[in-house]
Amino acid sequence: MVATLRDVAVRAGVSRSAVSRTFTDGASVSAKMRSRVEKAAIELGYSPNVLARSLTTRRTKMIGLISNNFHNPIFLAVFDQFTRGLQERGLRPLLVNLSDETDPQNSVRMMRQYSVDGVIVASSTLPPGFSKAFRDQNVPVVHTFGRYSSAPSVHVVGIDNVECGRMVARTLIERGYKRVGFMGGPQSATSTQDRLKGFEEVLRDRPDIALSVSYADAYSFDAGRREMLRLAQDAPQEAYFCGDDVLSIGALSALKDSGLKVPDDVGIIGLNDMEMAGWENIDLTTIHQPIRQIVNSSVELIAAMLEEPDRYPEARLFPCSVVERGTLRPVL
Amino acid sequence: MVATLRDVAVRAGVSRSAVSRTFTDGASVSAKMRSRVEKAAIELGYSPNVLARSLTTRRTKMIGLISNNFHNPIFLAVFDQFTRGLQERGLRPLLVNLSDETDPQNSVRMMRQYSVDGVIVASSTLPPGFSKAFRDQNVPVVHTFGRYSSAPSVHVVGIDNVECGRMVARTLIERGYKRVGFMGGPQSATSTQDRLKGFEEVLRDRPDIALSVSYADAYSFDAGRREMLRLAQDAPQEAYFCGDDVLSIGALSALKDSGLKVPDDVGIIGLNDMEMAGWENIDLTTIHQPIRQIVNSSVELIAAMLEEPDRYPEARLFPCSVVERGTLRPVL
DNA sequence: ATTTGCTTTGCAACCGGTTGCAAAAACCGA
DNA sequence: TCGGTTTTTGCAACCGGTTGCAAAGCAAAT
Repeated sequence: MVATLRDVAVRAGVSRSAVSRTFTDGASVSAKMRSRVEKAAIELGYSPNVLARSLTTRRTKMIGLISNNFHNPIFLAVFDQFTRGLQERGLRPLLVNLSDETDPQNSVRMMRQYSVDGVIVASSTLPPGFSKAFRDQNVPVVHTFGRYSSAPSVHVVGIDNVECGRMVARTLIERGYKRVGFMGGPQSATSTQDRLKGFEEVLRDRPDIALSVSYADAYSFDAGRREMLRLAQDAPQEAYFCGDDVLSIGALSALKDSGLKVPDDVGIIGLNDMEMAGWENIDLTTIHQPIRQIVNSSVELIAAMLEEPDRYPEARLFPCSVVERGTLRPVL
Repeated sequence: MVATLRDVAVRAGVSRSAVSRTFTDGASVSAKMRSRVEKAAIELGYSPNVLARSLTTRRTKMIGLISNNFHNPIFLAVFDQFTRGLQERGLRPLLVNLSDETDPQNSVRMMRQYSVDGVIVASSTLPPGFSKAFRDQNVPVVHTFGRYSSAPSVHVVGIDNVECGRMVARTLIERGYKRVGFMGGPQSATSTQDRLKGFEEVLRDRPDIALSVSYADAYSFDAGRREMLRLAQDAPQEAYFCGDDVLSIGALSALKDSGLKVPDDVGIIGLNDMEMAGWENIDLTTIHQPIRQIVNSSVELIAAMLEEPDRYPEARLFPCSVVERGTLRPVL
């Protein structure tokens, strides 16, 4: 069917090794030989089988890209950036949708069966143990959007969620809000926990400010809308820190339906600064998370680990910043 | 490093074939042998190397998933559904981001190097020749969201874009619009061309209705906003058929900025019925495209082609329907 | 012409599996 | 217990490549 190394060798009248050598860079082939082989290869439309090659080189150039976030538009940008970055380095993403499962064992086994060179876990809702399971099996792994730890056991790239929580608290204080709410994402997500931690930390020094805490069960529009509809029934707080932008947009929709004006009756601040947050009909005040930099850095890191598998684990954190739009009242 | 077939064979004290057979279903192994091998395999944490296996079976269970739509939120749902569907069948998507390129040759070569069992081209903007290039090299291919042709040369799954164009024309006529506009996606996209074709076809019988035609240069919020800002400067039409929902939302944003009321001054109808179209703060009248069914059908089709590579090409079309929300005035 | 040293080439073994074939084992009925 | 069948097992070749090693080729130096 398709031409193999042997076919090219026969046609060029040389050994199989010679053909192999012309297609592996850094190998010793004379110019004569090379052109002879290349001619035959072109005539046969030959190109080497990466998978067969990987058997001896132990490099497939495939990277497992594991995520469970297929409902948050921000992840389209994430996938875009990941695929581009990997492709630029000649790496191929093998995509895994882990929406239901959280047990790492199956994934680890699968990734090993396909001999991926490394794995990127792109999720803020998968537990830290998930990425550790790869490391334990000597599969290079980077946890993007993972939890920051001062003694990381796995490479983590992302933001300091605790600091984001603090930043939001200070932002709300500056604007004179006295009754504030935390409407988080899933309570089990480390990102949610950490944001709350920072948020509470700052508010602890301000006993004059009342805090209520609740959670949406996913980072999704529907979950945000549902939770805010519930909150709006009783007396809602003056402002809410929502788990992320998509939750915020759900919340905005709920507030509109409940007849509450934003930002006059209720203020909303999100997190992510997804493209949509800047759309005029949404105009969401939010925290900017530098997605592109985070993803690029993750790709660089996994590429570096291919060269140096036992690289000492590090946490790479990128700073966030407040993006002021129309859903919070102005600074006093 | 990781356990191989040979290791298991040695540990169990049997031949390599025996081990291989216990891991390939349909092979003849006695119960005794099987349990003996399985014991050894578990002790060593062995699981077979799919890639090595593929060398002889000629099946990698990998499917190339090729797209150039990483800016349209609808595609997140598309990827979600594709990955789930493929995974359910034990297939693995190798993701390719083709945002810049349109020459198929590189992609074909790459997919062949990785010995994918088949390819799904998920795009309405890649030209038909793109998917044909795979077929010409005997790579099973399904073009999802491809152009319908009564004599398809490649399997196509999607909608009848011409009929959608007609449907929108009739919808606008029913509502008494007399000056209508077509604000398409990229002019080179077959989906754009076909929608315009159907749209014009119906309007040809209505010389009393004026039609203007223009194009945005991508299916994206920004492109839609830019184009509508331009249109709104002169005297805009009474209603626009926008290339898709995300363009429509961009257009809505532009209209708001231009001080034009929707649907009073200008009506907008989109296409796709993406989740966001139903959000209360957007509330877009649009044409529903049954994404889930289209994707599932594509997966079924590619799976069927693995069994029967020379399957006669077919076009699978799914019906669309108008979803009435708030961006068109009511029927007269 | 011979020696020396470097480059290029081919041989053969290997990567981790599968599979056709024949021998061995198990089973069955007489 | 024996012979005939059927099932199970191992051998060895193969899938499409790579690579260590030794032989061959070549050019320059003696």
